[in-house]
Amino acid sequence: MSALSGTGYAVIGLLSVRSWSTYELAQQVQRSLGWFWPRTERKIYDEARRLVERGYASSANEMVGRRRRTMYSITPAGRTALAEWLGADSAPMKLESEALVRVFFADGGSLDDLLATLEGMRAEAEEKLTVLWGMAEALDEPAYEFSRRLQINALGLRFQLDHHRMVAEWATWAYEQAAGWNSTIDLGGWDWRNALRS
Amino acid sequence: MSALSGTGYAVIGLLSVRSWSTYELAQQVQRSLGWFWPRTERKIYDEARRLVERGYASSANEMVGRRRRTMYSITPAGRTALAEWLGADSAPMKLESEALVRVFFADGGSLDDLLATLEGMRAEAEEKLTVLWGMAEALDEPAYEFSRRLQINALGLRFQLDHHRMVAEWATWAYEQAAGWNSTIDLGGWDWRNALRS
DNA sequence: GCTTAGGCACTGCCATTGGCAGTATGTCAA
DNA sequence: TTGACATACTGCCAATGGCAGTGCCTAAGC
Repeated sequence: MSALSGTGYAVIGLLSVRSWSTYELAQQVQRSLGWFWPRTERKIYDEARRLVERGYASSANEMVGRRRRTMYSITPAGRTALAEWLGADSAPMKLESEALVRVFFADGGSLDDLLATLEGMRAEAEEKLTVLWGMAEALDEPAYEFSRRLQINALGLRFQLDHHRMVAEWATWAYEQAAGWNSTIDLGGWDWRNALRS
Repeated sequence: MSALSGTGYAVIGLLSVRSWSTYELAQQVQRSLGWFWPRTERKIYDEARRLVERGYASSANEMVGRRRRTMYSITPAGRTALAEWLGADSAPMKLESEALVRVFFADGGSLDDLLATLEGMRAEAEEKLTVLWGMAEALDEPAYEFSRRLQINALGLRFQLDHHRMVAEWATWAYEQAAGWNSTIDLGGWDWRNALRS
């Protein structure tokens, strides 16, 4: 009887769009939700079964040759639960970056290591941006599966574009700053006060 | 003999600055590292003990009245391990936002709910910015405990400022867009293509 | 017609994490 | 001297991450 987890509602949300097999759900959680709600595929299988237990989804076995697969669909109770959840307060946003930990403790290592970490961050952000641009273009295709939801998706897509653009710009800036230092301890006369300005 | 977790290295990093009691470590993980490496206080107690097991830290029992506390210090092996880790590749950055999940599935709920979610995101980002500005000012105080590390900290602080500023700006923009819609399904003639530009 | 690479459709397992609750002592101010 | 709040942890359990393993299906290439 305990409340559903955020992941539970995320799965209901996907089911509100259409019915999916668990495998498809797991894929979709990686591909679309993964950008702002990263969860391992593994757990989606458990979560979907839980939704059925609580009456928010129904499952049906299909056969593909001799192989069974489970298709999940949302129930009216599921739709109500989703709508209610959409009106609730959200948990604070979380950011997790091993690279930023390395930047934070950079004075325990070499300047080259710091520069490599910063360059890695820039490259990662650029890669993500390339993928996002591809997604933005795909929205234009009329055959796009979620055309009904395409417009609202633009909000989230824009968030991701802004986010990764910001990371890429910060990393480029930080690299330039650090490149002028003598070491991670002796930063020359670097003007950190100016770095925090606007 | 298995490798240390990222959290393990984060704790070694803190110990590289000075010695701490476990309670202080746990606090510090919340206050400073928490911005980009959020972990519950609880686990820090276990993690510190693990560092001792592996020889990266040493512990000493002190007495405050009749109450015992454990102080942890870094060992030379710990310093070496930290320096090595600083040269390794970082795991990809992760972002987790329940609010963005609600935006993504907003068409299952009311427009008011979407607007409330967006306003919540803006307010949260503004609050974080206020705290960060306070931290930036504290850097100016000459008595600042980490004055040796203050300069390098400016890089990370700048990241956080940029990040939360971006969130606040996006949320404000998204609110304005959504405020003009008729519902979460009927967006009027909203130009989503333009929303993805620049 | 046969092989094989890659996608589909899961399940098991276990270490790590999150999060809450609980215990007990220390300190400072009213 | 009585709270209130800070210090200093420990226990417990559900949720999560991540990897490995099983087996079937399909399409391409020889």
